[in-house]
Amino acid sequence: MLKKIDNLEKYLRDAGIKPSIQRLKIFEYLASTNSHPTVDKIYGALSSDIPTLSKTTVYNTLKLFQKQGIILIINIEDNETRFDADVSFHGHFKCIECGGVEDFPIPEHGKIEALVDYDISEKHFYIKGICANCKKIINK
Amino acid sequence: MLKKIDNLEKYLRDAGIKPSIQRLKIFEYLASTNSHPTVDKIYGALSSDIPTLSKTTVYNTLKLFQKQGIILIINIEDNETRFDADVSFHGHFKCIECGGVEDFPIPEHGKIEALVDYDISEKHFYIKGICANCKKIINK
DNA sequence: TTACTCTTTTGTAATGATTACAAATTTATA
DNA sequence: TATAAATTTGTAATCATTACAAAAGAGTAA
Repeated sequence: MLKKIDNLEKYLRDAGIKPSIQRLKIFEYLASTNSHPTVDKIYGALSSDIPTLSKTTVYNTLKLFQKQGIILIINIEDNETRFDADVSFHGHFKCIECGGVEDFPIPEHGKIEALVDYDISEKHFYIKGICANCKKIINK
Repeated sequence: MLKKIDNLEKYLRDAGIKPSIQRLKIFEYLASTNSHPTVDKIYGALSSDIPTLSKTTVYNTLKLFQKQGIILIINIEDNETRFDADVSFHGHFKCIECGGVEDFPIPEHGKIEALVDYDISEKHFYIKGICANCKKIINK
């Protein structure tokens, strides 16, 4: 769960990011949804609000956010890159029926023996299958 | 760890795959390496052996293998799709220094409470960081 | 063998996401 | 206000993947 951010400008500044309108809106949108949107979704959601917005800016901004560690890139399908403003360790479930991606908490796990001498910078856990909702629909 | 396959033709047939030369060689190569190669690597590794090999065939074959459940697609970076003939549940570590991807065993973990009503078809766990080897080199 | 059908492979062209790049705009600074 | 630096924008280029149709190969029956 993404913790509530009360001062978004400060949040970006503290991450070393100058808060332009575009950056604020893009992050705000990402933090407001749990849909783990793609670049196209983000662009589509904001382009009426910022009519001059360029898709390149969305790409640039997301890349900057990731470099500064305030978003995660979610690679589940090879043809669909998604983004998440919640950088805490949590799992992602992708439903192969409805295509939705949702979060789930990951049970505590001990140290991974094989990696004790490794530096770890990112951990990702994702599961694919059919969500409870789609199961109900299928079994009708 | 991929279990030893003594009869590859039978292994493919049992998975519902007619064992053509191309399919045999592609699977054989995938099973022989632990480098989790990309399409280009696979194509490059086999094109001297099968001079007429087409990259399209590699794509088609890997897609077929996945549909029949004998390989896993590994999505760690969004610009680099890799493949693994070991379909047992294990983790992947990607070193951001040398670019290599290696396997690691995953500690037992209990049921994931949030997903008890979901059907699970695939589980993926990957970690990014710096491998022990690269750490040594960096600290020289 | 031959004729026929079905499957697989191949090469080329099309697609689509992402990146490169330079001009235009905005922001910061003196 | 003038100037420099950073950011945004639009267009063109790149590159992995897919679509598609022709060619090659395998299987079957006469």
